[in-house]
Amino acid sequence: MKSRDTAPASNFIRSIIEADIKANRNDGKVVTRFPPEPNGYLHIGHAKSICLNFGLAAEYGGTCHLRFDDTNPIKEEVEYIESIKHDVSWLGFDWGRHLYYASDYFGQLYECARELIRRGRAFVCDLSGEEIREYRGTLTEPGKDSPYRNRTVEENLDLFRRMKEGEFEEGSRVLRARIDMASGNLNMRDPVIYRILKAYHHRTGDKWCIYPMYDFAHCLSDSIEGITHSICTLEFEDHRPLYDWILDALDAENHPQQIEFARLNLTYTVMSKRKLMQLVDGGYVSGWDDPRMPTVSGLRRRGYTPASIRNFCEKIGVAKRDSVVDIALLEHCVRDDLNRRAPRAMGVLRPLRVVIENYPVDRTEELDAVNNPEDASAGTRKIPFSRVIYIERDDFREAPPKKFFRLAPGREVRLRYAYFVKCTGVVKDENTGEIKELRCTYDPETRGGESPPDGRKVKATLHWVSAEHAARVEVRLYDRLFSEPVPDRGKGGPDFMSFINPDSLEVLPECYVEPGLADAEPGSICQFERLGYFCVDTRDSKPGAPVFNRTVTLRDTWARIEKSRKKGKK
RNA sequence: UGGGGUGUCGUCAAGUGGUAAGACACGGGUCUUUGGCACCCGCAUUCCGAGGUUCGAAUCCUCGCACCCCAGCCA
Repeated sequence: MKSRDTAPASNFIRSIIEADIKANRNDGKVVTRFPPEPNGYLHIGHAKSICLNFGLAAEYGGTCHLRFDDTNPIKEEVEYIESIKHDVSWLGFDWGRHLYYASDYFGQLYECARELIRRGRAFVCDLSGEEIREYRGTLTEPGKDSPYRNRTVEENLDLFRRMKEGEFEEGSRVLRARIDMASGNLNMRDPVIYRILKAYHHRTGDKWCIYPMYDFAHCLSDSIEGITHSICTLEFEDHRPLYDWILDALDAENHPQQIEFARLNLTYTVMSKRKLMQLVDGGYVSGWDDPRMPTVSGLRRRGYTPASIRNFCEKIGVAKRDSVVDIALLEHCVRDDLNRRAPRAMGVLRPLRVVIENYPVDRTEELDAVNNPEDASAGTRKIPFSRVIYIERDDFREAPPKKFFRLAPGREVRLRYAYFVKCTGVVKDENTGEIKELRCTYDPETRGGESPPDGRKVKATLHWVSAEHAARVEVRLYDRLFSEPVPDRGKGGPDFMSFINPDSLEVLPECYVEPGLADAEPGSICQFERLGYFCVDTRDSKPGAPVFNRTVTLRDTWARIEKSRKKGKK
């Protein structure tokens, strides 16, 4: 079933674009780009940017480019390029023929740098890294001019050429823009625009030993590609004057408009590459695609759908204020989507054996079950019923508290699609007192779960599985990674790692599911009725032995009642 | 008096001088062979604060306050 995406909401970027179109700027065209650096995996914060850039382009009949910002060969690898492409297209976006690499422009960028030198707007500086930092001044004090600032154009051109030829050591010289060492904006204090890096580049090999810095490469790449709106995150706001300065200094034909928005933060998780890396390296998660990770690959493995993520990105909006979105919204979005598309099934996570005493020993019935009440076209299936079944341990209480509607001694409930059953006995372990088994009787007049002719009503419907026919599987229950809503809040406070939730993963090796699920395909999804949405793990499932990941629980009114009761007692 | 940003419900977020949208969360209810879904009701007399302009201010002005970003030859 197709799920509709949320209708676009008003935001400041759309307003800007609409005003531009109205004024016929850029001939009314809209060209955006998503410019990841291939040095790591994408997370849901990137998804926000992807949805924004590709979404805007689609909405206004424009195009969105996928451009790898690969100007630092030391940190970048091809492996990431493939994973990023996979994630972007998995999210549902198509860059068509517009796949680019900043490294494709190295030649043009080099010429731009030479032109800047010719115009007296750039110079080769021999200061060491440390000296450059000293000359830069501080936040409150102006910097001072480099002694190399007034070299002649000829000398600069020659030196820059020789930098390119590999005549100088790494770190011995850089090319700097000649702007203003007294600027309040540190980015304008003669920023480095080219550095010597004798490193092998994953695309250009050993062709270059000088590489452009982000500020130089990015604006020019945008300009070369005819980008109209260059959308980035807030921390680049201070770079906008430099972005504009470079394009102006070169009289660039196309001068894109940089627009900044606030990056995404989510409760109960962390989003920075560095922090996620700490979780991976420390072995707190199984990898970048661990289902608890906020990475696109983690969400995918967890069972999140592209539509649910797109929807989420639309719902959170786009603005400039720092914010932390409640992860409950993400969970809402995935439930909303999965409710429409996930086939229902029954699975018992913590099995409790139930013997139906008045049901014939060797009888088995095939009962009809609805595959998806939200989608009639999904049809029905047959499920086996027999004398011994499993139900959820949570669905029985020997001494039921108020508002507990489920099974209890002497009480009658419905087994979904099967029969009404009444609890007639509890079998316990003599020593431990642990409940080993329940004895029940069933009412043959309630076949299919229908109400009996006498009009008896029942307050609960339980899921169950026939012991003889069920498939035994492993189920993994995931919870939030951190116990604090904002684990990395504030400096000086406790380190975010101290808030790791020790119970974020619970493995249940002995669960029982409908026989039809024994061969469930990795990646397939389902709803275990009354429990939640699950997907078959793509990494650890084996043929005939699926491993189920819980994507998200169903909303659970009873659990909330119990929780608030516990709180009340405290 | 370094520069640049941002402050609207618990959390996101519209609003652009005409009298505070929506979503999530939360609380209550209807329905129910999922305590799911769906549906209904409630949830900011007030927009960081204080002044001012105006018939009228979240929107304009003034002065404060708080928070975020910037001193990589990272992006």
